[in-house]
Amino acid sequence: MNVRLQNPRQGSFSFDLEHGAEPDPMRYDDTHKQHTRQRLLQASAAVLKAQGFSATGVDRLMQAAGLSGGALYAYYPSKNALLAAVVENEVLSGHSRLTPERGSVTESLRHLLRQYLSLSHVQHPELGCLLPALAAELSRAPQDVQALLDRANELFVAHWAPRLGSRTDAQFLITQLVGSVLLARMSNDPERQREILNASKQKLTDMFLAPGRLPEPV
Amino acid sequence: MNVRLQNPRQGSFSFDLEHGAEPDPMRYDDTHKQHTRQRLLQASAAVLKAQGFSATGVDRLMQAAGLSGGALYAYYPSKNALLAAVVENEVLSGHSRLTPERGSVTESLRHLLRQYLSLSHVQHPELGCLLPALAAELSRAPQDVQALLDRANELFVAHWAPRLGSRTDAQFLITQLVGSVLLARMSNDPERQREILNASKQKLTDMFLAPGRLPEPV
DNA sequence: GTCTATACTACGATAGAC
DNA sequence: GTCTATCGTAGTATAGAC
Repeated sequence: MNVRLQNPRQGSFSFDLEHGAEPDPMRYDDTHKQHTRQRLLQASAAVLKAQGFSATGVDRLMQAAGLSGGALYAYYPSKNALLAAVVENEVLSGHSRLTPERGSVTESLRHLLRQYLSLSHVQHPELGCLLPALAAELSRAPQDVQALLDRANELFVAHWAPRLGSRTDAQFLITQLVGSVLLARMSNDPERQREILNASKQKLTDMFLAPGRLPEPV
Repeated sequence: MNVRLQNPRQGSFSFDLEHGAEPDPMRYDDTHKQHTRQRLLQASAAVLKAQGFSATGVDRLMQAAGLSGGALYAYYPSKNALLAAVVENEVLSGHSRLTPERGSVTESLRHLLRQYLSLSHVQHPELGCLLPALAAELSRAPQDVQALLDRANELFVAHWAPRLGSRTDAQFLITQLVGSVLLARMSNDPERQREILNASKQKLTDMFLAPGRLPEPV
C-alpha cells in the first residue's frame, strides 16, 4: 500500500489515509514530484480555505498549483485524499506557526491572541487557520481526517495545558479562538467583526493574563 | 416584488432577500402552500444542517419535504434563496428555543449551557443550532444572509448583555457556545467530545454563575 | 509527470403536462 | 401546486498521447 522508499527519508509519507492502494508506483527519489506535491498542498490549501471543500472543483484546485485537473491523480487517488493530506499539512504547520516555543508564557499567549484574533485573520481565510475556514465540513469529514484533527487538538492542548494551568483552560482557549474567527466571518460588518474579536481578546486576557495568574511576571 | 396579500397576516413574507422578482404570482390566501412552505423550510433545514449546503443537491432537499426537485421553484427562485429563508427561519426559532424568557437569569443560563453544550446537540446536528452546522458556509454566504446573521447575533447579545453585565460578556458566551459544538463535532471520539463540552461548561459556569457574580442568588 | 479528451454522473434551473 | 422530462453546465475520475 505504501510506496517503497529507495532513499531514507525523515517524515512519514502515508497519504493512504482512507483508501486502498496507491495507483502510481512512481519512485520517491524524484525530487521534482516532491516539490510539486508541496506546491500542490499549499496552493490547494489556500483555495480550500477560501472557498470550502464541496464548493471547489478539482480543476480549480489544480489550477491554483499551475496544473491541469487530471494531474491530481498522479498524486492522490481522489479529491478526498487530497483533503486529508491538506489537513495533515496545515494542521501541523499551523500549530508551529502559532506557538513559537520562544519567550515567556505571557509573551507567547499575547502573541497568539494578537495574531489569531486579528481582523486580518478574519478577512483573509486563505492565509489563516484551517479550522474556522473549513469548520463544519471537517465535522463531516471521514474518520481518518477527524483522527488528524484530534491529534492537532491534542497538540495544542498538550502545549498550553501546563502553561495555563490545566487541560480545561487550554481546551477552553482553543475553542474560543476558533469560535471567534468563525463568528466574526459570519458578519460582513468590520465593526461587528471587531466587536467579536475584542470581546474574546479582552475576556481571555482577563482570564489568563491577569496579574498573578501565570507563573512569570508581566 | 412582493406578492399582494389578500388576507391580513402577521409575519413578514419577504423571501426576496437577494433576488429580483417573484416568478409565481400565486395568491397567498391558499393555506396549503403556506403549510407546505413551512414543511419545506423545516425539512430542508434539517438536511442542510446534517449535510451542508454545497454538498446537498436540490433533489435531496425537496425529497426531505416529500416533493420533487422542480417543485422548489414554485417557492423560491433559487437554491440560494431557499438557504436565505432557512437561515431566517432557523435563526429566529433557534433563539426563542434557547432563551426561555422565564425564570431567573441563573436558571436560564444553566438551561442554555445544559442544552447547547450537550452530547446530543453535538451528535444530532440536524436538530440543533444552525451556526455550528453550517459554520464556514455561512461565512461565505451572500450579504443578505450575513445581514440576517448579524441580526441573530444582535438578538442574542441584546438579550444576554443586561443579564450578564455587558455586551462583551454576552458576545464571549455565544462565541464559546458555537465554538464548542463545532470543535466537538470535529472529533468522532465521544470522550474527546465530552472533554471539549465540559471544559466550556465548567469555565463558563465559573465566569458567569460564580456566587455573587449575577444579581439573583443561586 | 502532465496534458487533452472523454466517460459518466450530478447539479441548478426551466418547460410543459396535469 | 406538483411532477416528469430535459437543457446546459460542471462535477469526479479515467484513458491515452507525449
